[in-house]
Amino acid sequence: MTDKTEIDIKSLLEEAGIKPTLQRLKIYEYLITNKNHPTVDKLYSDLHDLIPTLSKTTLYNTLNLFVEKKITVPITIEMDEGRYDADVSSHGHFKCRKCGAVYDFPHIKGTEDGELPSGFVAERTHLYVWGLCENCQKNIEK
Amino acid sequence: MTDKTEIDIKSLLEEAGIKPTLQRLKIYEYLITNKNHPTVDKLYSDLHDLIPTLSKTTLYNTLNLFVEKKITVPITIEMDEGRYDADVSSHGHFKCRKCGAVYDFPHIKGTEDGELPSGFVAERTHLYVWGLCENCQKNIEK
DNA sequence: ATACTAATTTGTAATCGTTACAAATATAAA
DNA sequence: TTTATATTTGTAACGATTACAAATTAGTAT
Ligand SMILES: [Mn+2]
Ligand SMILES: [Mn+2]
Ligand SMILES: [Zn+2]
Ligand SMILES: [Zn+2]
Repeated sequence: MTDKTEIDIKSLLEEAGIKPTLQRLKIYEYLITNKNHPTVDKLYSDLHDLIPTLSKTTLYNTLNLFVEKKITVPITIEMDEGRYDADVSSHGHFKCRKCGAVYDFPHIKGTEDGELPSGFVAERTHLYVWGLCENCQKNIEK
Repeated sequence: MTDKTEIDIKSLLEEAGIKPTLQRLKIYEYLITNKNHPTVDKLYSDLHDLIPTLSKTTLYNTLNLFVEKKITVPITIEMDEGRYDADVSSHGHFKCRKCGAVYDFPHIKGTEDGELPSGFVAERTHLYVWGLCENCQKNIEK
C-alpha cells in the first residue's frame, strides 16, 4: 500500500504544489505508468475500475490542474480527442493512421525525421511552438 | 470578375480533382488570400458576407474535402478550435499565448527553434508526425 | 470531541464544435 | 424537357468539455 511507487507519486504531486488526494494520486500514477498517451475516455474507463466513484468532471479538472502545474502535457495531435502525457521532457509524437496508436520518438533541437523508430514511415510532419510573439513580449517587459 | 486570381483558384481546384463551385472557389480563395490560419468561425462569418446563403455544413464539408485532396492542412495547435491553412508546404506554426495569433515560421528537416521570427520567445515545442508504424507498414506491403 | 471553514469531488445541465441526415437546389446527361 | 447526379442547405443529433451547485471530505479552531 505504501510502496515505493506510491511514495514517489505523492512526492511528485507535492513538489508541484498539488495536494495529493486519492483521485489525483491514482490519475497521476496511471499517467506515469501508462505512457501510451491515453485519451480521456481511456483514462476514465480504466480508472473507474480503481475508483468506482470517480467522476468525469474530476478527471477533467485534475488533468487541467496537472497541465497548469506543468507535470502533464496535452497531446493535440488529433483535433477530436484529447490525449495526455506525464512525460514532460522534450520528445516527439507519432500517430499511426492505421492502428491509431501514438508513439514517442526522440526530438530535441535540430532533430530530423530520421529519428523515428525504424520501420516507421512519415507522411506528414508538423512543428508547433507556443510562446510570446514580438509585440506581446514588448508589452509585457515595458 | 474573371481576373487572374479567380482563374488560378479555379485551376488549382480542378488540378486537385475538385469541381469548382462558387462556394468552393470562395472558400479556397479566402484561404489562399488570408494566410493567418483562420478558425472555422472566422471563416464562416467572413465568408457569410460574400455568400449570404453559405451554410456551416457546406463549410465543414468543403474544408474536409480540401484536406482529403491535400490542398489544405488542418492546424491542431489548439484542441478546442479547428484552424486551416492553404499553404501545404513544410513550415512550422507559432501560437502566441497572449494575443492568440498563429504565425508561420520556416521549418524543414533539421530546423531548430532559432528559426522563429526575431523577438519571438518559445515556451513549449511539439513535433507531431503522422504516418504508418512498423507493424501496419508490414501488413500493408504483404 | 465538536463546530466551523475551506477544499475537493460529484452529478447534472449547459455549451460548443462537428457530423448525420434528408429535403431542396443546381448541374449534367439523355 | 425529362431524368439522374452532385452539391448545398437547415435542422437535428452527437460527443467532448465546461459550468454550476450540492454533497462530501479534510483541516482548523474552540
Ligand atoms: Mn509522449
Ligand atoms: Mn501556415
Ligand atoms: Zn500502426
Ligand atoms: Zn502575441
